[in-house]
Amino acid sequence: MSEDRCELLCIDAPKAEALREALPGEDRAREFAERARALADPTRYELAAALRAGGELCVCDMAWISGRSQNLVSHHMRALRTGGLVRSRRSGKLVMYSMTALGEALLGALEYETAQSRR
Amino acid sequence: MSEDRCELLCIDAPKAEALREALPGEDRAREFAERARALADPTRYELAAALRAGGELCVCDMAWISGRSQNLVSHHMRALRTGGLVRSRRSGKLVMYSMTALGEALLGALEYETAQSRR
DNA sequence: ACAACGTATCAACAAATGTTGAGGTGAAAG
DNA sequence: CTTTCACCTCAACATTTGTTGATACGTTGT
Repeated sequence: MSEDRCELLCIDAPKAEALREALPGEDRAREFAERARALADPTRYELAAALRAGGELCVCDMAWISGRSQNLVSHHMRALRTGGLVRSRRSGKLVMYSMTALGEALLGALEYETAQSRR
Repeated sequence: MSEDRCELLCIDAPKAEALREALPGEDRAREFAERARALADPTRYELAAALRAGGELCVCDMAWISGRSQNLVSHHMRALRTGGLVRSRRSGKLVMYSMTALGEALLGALEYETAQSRR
């Protein structure tokens, strides 16, 4: 990171200091960014949307529904699971996935209606 | 995309068909994924969090607060703006950024308390 | 024990992304 | 007009990420 900033702050220094102090920690930023990254891919968003609509689905069904390969779905579900948007449960040979409350909240916020939000 | 799926569906075929039909379109999936990608980087999440706390900030202030270079901040603000999470306004030499309602909603959902959401 | 099935993991590759430095706008001050 | 200042854009690089094919794991049934 270089040091080419403006010489004087545009806002008052105390406020700037306060904002600097209130910054989320590095680990906290990474955790939240990971949550966002879980839905940052069209394929993963599609899988998450299908899972929300289906309630609880196995990998094979999601592969069929989304038209993707089984290992790719598994790979993406792992990312969703790591982000805490999805939980998995073993049922015989199948592994059933379902959304967590965090996943539902994130999906809902993502689909925020942008009609009057631009202004 | 290959075709190595399980031979039989685990759920009933009509439900699978319905879920397949209810899938978000490709463009819709890309738009939502772009919104999520806007916060999928720790640096961008940090900048968004600072902006929410500060109300309205110029690039130079955000660079000082976050300790990043000015051009890097500008680059990330563009991503946030493209995703619709942030709006910009010119004020003399300065460009002031502020959060949109979508940005607030996404940040809020990201910071969902995960205490009882894992189950 | 073995085979079959669903799922997870691994290596490998192309594509996208974050970061940096240099240069280019646009607006205000001298 | 020229300079200055804040901001944006561009090329270039290292790193990460999405996708694929092959392979390994775990469970069920024979």
